[in-house]
Amino acid sequence: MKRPGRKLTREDFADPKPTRAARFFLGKFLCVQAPDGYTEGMITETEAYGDHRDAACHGFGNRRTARTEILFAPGGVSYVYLCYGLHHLFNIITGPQDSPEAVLIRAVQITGGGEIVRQRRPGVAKKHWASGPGRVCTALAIGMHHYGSDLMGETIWIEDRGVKVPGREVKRTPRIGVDYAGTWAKKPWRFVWTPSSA
DNA sequence: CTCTCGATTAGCT
DNA sequence: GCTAATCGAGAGA
Repeated sequence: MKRPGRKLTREDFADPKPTRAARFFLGKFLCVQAPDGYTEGMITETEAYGDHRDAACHGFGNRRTARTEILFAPGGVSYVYLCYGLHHLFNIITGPQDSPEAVLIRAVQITGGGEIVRQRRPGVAKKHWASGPGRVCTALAIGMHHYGSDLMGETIWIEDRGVKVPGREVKRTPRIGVDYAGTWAKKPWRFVWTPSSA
């Protein structure tokens, strides 16, 4: 029997340690209600960013600008930005106010709204529908209009459906594409979950 | 104002 | 494996 799932609340986003938060979101469900329909996916890959000491984090050195300001909000809102002028990347803001922590969602497994995702990713194999941070946003129709969105609302939210993610199925690696961050680039802050029974 | 470059992807060799 | 695509944030003058 399929339970409806528990929508995450404030305290689920409050963890001050971004690596623990990134691990926590594996197996949770990212749900998006868009104009062309509802789609959702189970989170399978994440990366941790923050706090202000992390040279790879946009909030490094407590840099506060129009773009990075949302990083300093209390956990539970969305941070979306345009990368390489082409791709949107979606982050979950975590941790306390005035400290920049975020979890980048790098991949999800589409679990609902498959027909709509198929239209959004024409000609793409299901396997690659949302395997990559830019692809996740395309598949779930996440865009700049989600910048700062409340992740506990009715448009975009996270659910816990009781999925267990065994530690043995989670691999940790350095983060992707952050070589500019020196020693911080080497930290194993990327979490990849490969379900044994996919 | 100008310049650089990025938390990537898709398509081609 | 290589790289074009594509544009705004951020930094410096």
